[in-house]
Parts: sequence; C-alpha cells; structure tokens
Amino acid sequence: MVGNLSALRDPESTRVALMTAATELFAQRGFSGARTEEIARRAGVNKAMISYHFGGKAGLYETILVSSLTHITERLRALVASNLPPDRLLSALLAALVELHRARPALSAMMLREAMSGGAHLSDAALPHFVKVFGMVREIVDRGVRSGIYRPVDPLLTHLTVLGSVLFFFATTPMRERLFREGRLASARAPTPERFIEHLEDLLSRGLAADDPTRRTEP
Amino acid sequence: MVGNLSALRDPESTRVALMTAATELFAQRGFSGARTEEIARRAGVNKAMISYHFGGKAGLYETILVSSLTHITERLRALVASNLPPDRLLSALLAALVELHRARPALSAMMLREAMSGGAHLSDAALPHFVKVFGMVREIVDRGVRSGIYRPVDPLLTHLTVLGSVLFFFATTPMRERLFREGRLASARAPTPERFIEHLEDLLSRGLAADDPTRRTEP
DNA sequence: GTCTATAGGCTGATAGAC
DNA sequence: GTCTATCAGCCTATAGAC
Repeated sequence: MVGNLSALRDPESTRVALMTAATELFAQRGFSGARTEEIARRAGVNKAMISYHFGGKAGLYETILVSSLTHITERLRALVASNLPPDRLLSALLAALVELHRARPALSAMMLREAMSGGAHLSDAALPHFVKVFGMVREIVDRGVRSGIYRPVDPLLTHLTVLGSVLFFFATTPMRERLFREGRLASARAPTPERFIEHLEDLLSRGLAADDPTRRTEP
Repeated sequence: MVGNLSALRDPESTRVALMTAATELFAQRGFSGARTEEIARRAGVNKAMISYHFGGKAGLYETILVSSLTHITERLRALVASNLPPDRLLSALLAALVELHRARPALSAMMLREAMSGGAHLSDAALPHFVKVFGMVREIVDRGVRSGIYRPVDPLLTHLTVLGSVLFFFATTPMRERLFREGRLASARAPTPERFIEHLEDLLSRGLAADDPTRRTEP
C-alpha cells in the first residue's frame, strides 16, 4: 500500500529530475553560480535530496558529467564501429552531435565551462571520461584522412575546429535567443541547429577534400 | 612630496592590476566562482580597492568586458575600414584575433562564459558592445562574399563557425595544457595558436572559395 | 526516501583611521 | 587612495522527525 502522496514518486525519478534541472543551471551559471535551492525547486524535490542521492552539489555535478560523457562516448564508439563508408562518417558524427544536443540542450555549455576551468571540478576518476570524447572525434576525423578522401590534415586541429564550432554554437544559444528576442539581431535569420550543421558540413566537405581526386584504398 | 611608500603607486596602476588579475580569475572560474579576496591578492592590492574603484565585483566585471569589447571593436573596425583586398580580409581578421589573444589570453573564456550566461551579468548599457563585435566579424565575412571570392555563404553562420572555433580554441587552452602536462594526450603534438589559425585559414579558404573562378566586381 | 529547521562557514561590502 | 577590522547575508550541508 502507498502510505502517502510523496511515496508515489520513484526514487530514480528524483535523481533524474535533479540531474535535469542541475544541468540547465550549471550550464547557465556555472558550478559556483548554480544554487542548490533553485536546482531542487526546479526539480520539484527537496533540497536535502541532493546530499542524500549525490553526496552534495559537487557529487551531483560530477555524476551528470560522467554519465553524460559515458553516453556520448558510447554513441560515438558505435559510429566508429559501424561500417559506414569514410565519406559518410563526418556527416554521421555531426548528426549524432545534433541528436545528443536535442536530448540535453544544456550539456554543451556545461562541458565547455568545465573545459575552460581545466577540469577543476572533476575528480581524477572523472577526467579520463573527458579525454575519451576528444580521442573519439579525432579518431573519426583520422579515418577520413587515412582513407584518402580528405587531404592530410592534422586530426587534432581538425577535431578542435569541428567540435569547437559545434559546441560554441550550441552553448551560446541562450545569448543568440536573447538578442533575437530583443530585436538586436533583427537583420538576420535566427539560425537553427539544422541550418548551422548543414553550413558546417558544406564547409568541411569542401575544406577537407583531398586535392587529388584519386583516392587511396583503406590501409 | 610623497608622503609614504604606498603613495608611490599610481592609482591607475591599481585599476589595471585589478582588471588584469580579475580577467584571469573570471575566465577560469566564472563570475560567481572568482573570489574578490583572491583577485586583490593576485593584483597585489587591497580588497577594498575593488569597491572604491569599480563599485564592487559586478562593476569590475562589467568594466573589463566593456573596455575589452570596445578595444576589440575598434581593432576590427580598422580592419574593415582598411582598403585590404577582400581575399586578405579573412587572414587579417584571424591575425587580429591572435594578436588580441596574445594581449589578453584569458579574455576569450570570459567572453564565452558571458555568452553562455545570456548576458546575465551585463547591464543594458553593456549589451550593445557585445553585439557590435558580432556584427563586425559578420561584416568582414560579408565583404568577402559580396566581392565574389567566396561562394554565397550565410554571413551569420560563417561568423559563428569562424569566431566559434577560434574562441573555443583559445578558451579551452587551460584544459589542453593540463592534459598535455599530465601526459594524457601524449600521442599528439601540442597545438599552438599559430598552427591552429593556419589550419583554420586553410580550411576556410578552401571551404569558402567560390565555385566559379570568375569573380564579380565590388558592387 | 523525504521533509523541516537550523547550524556553520564563507564572501562581498564598508565604516572609519590614516 | 589605501588599509584594517568587522559585519550582515547567503548558501551548503545535515540532524532528526516522519
């Protein structure tokens, strides 16, 4: 029998609600700027649940980041493992990034903030998860280069360009939305993720294309 | 006559020292994460000077952003005003960004953080300065398009790609430096701003080039 | 598991002397 | 202009009831 109304709530739903609300606030205000009271209020649960379920604000923060990075890594690993022709890998990567963004729009800003902090809020155990994503994207770019459809660009630099522009676009959405809402950028069309990714894909396919149309076979 | 040792310090140098130290801390830890006590200590001045010279932490923050944005806008305006041939404008823009980065390496992260906050720490008076930079870069890209050396790309989207990847690269330097220092990215060469910009310039000149080599004249 | 009430620490700001 | 000493407010964490 259910003893009271609050018992109707699944404990797991409390965790999820807290993580969802916290992601948005950490993204918008940073680790120090996010208030536990507001996280709890937005999640519709009690403030004390943060300590109970995550051991505190820092635990909640790291839990979000590690679980998200694990999810992203698995998603990208599936991409690399797929037998997609090399010239489709980049498109698939960008599509995956949009898809991941749709599921958690605030994650880009949260990750970007952490990168700018040099990983100051992460335990030693969490840092490798961060590195994995970097390696993953680089690997995908690298395959395109090795297959010969791309000119011999530096995989790390290319990775930084691609992931950087995408994360920047996603993470600065709040600012753009505000500027458009207030009519300060009225002259331009509001850019959607789709339009941006299409633009970037175009830019990359032209910018990375091998000079010589003759393609080497997979090594 | 100089009354005491502390009078040897130019009041302007106090302001500059505070702004320099604060830029680094705001960049690294965000507005809320930066501590006034630490800003003052790193600047080598007394904590109370923040209130005296800037009216408080928020005033110091906004002063830094507005003065930096003003400087950047003027630098870019000079670029647009110059009679550089359109096919050199982008190179000059990127060179200017590197130069600005050298003068204040922490500024990218501070601006990026503010953009992710949607301008929450800026007064209404400061927001237009932010918008101006966006318009400036877009204008430069636009000239390349209008002159016909670039294909008809969307100026705003191109602006976001260019500025986004550059700001991302600069702002995440702390994370990369840490990863290289700890040997977690040992496989790759540490990317310098020069190498990155060269890579980006290459990517853009190929990615933006007009399909038709016939160039239209300036309208 | 959840909630209320409270404690304890930290932080930004300033009054007032120099 | 600068410094010292102090304060008031805020914020996280938790003890203890349910």
